[in-house]
Amino acid sequence: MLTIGTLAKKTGTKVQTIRYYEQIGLMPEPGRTKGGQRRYGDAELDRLSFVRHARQLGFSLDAIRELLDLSDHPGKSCAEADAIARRQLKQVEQRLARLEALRTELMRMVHECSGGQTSDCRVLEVLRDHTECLTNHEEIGG
Amino acid sequence: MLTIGTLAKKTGTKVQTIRYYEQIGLMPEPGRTKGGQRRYGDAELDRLSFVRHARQLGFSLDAIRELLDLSDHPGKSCAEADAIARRQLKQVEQRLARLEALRTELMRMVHECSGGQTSDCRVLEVLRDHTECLTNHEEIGG
DNA sequence: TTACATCCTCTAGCTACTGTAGGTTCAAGC
DNA sequence: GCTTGAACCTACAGTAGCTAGAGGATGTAA
Repeated sequence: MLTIGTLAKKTGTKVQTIRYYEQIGLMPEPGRTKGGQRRYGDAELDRLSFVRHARQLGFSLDAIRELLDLSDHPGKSCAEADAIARRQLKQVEQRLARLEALRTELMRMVHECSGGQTSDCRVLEVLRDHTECLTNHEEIGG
Repeated sequence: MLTIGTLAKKTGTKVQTIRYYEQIGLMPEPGRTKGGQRRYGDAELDRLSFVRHARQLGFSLDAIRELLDLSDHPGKSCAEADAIARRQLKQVEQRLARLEALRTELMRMVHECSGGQTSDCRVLEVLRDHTECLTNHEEIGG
């Protein structure tokens, strides 16, 4: 039986995060000691490892909820899990494309900066005038 | 003189976002009609365009605050603006590297999925066992 | 004057946590 | 058995950067 602190260490999670996962129903309510402290077994360790790994791969908590559900039903078709992963891959690829465009623009800004006064600063100038941009970067975030 | 709605349209911003920017001090408090409605001029239009463009390039609101301050003082050295842009470029490059690693892993997951039952699903299997991963993806987010 | 689109403030919600306050429990050592 | 101190508990607030809604006021055109 593991305390919440030990489980946290084993999975590279903060204690508060584990409690948060329990609160939103991603982790089950574990057993408790007489004094009310949580105690975890191997099933919970596996489940939390799964969650953290999926988070590292950028899956949202909602997507992870679906994946956990699929994982809990070994007879179900694999197609859904595959679809979720493909969706995630697509998102990653879109973000990659956007970030690459941003990198291009930022490099251009930085390389054109001559180091004088802000009145001649290319960085500020480019920010002031979107029409100077070579790439489209309409959506915010990335 | 522009209403907040017109300003929003011209800059591709939501009305609420403009009010939010005012609230956090990124946009100045504009003049008002007798009835209390906000009215904007060209200076505000320029400023908001600057902000939105910088946001599109991924700058944080704090970074934008600094850039606006530099922009307001044309005599200052350009070095600071340059440093902010370089910092942003570095962040973008780090995120690119992370996303590329994620893409590799996700592609592997997806390509190995044979489409059977979840009990044999490679997607779920990889998520269950981090040691199968070819890349390190320790930090969460990206 | 009447519609009605747009504006106002205020508050709450989103994701995915993280931090803090103030108090309790556990386990080890004596 | 007692003490100590780390780890635990709940509850709430805060983070970034918005976004949405309620409930009411204003502006403008017909």
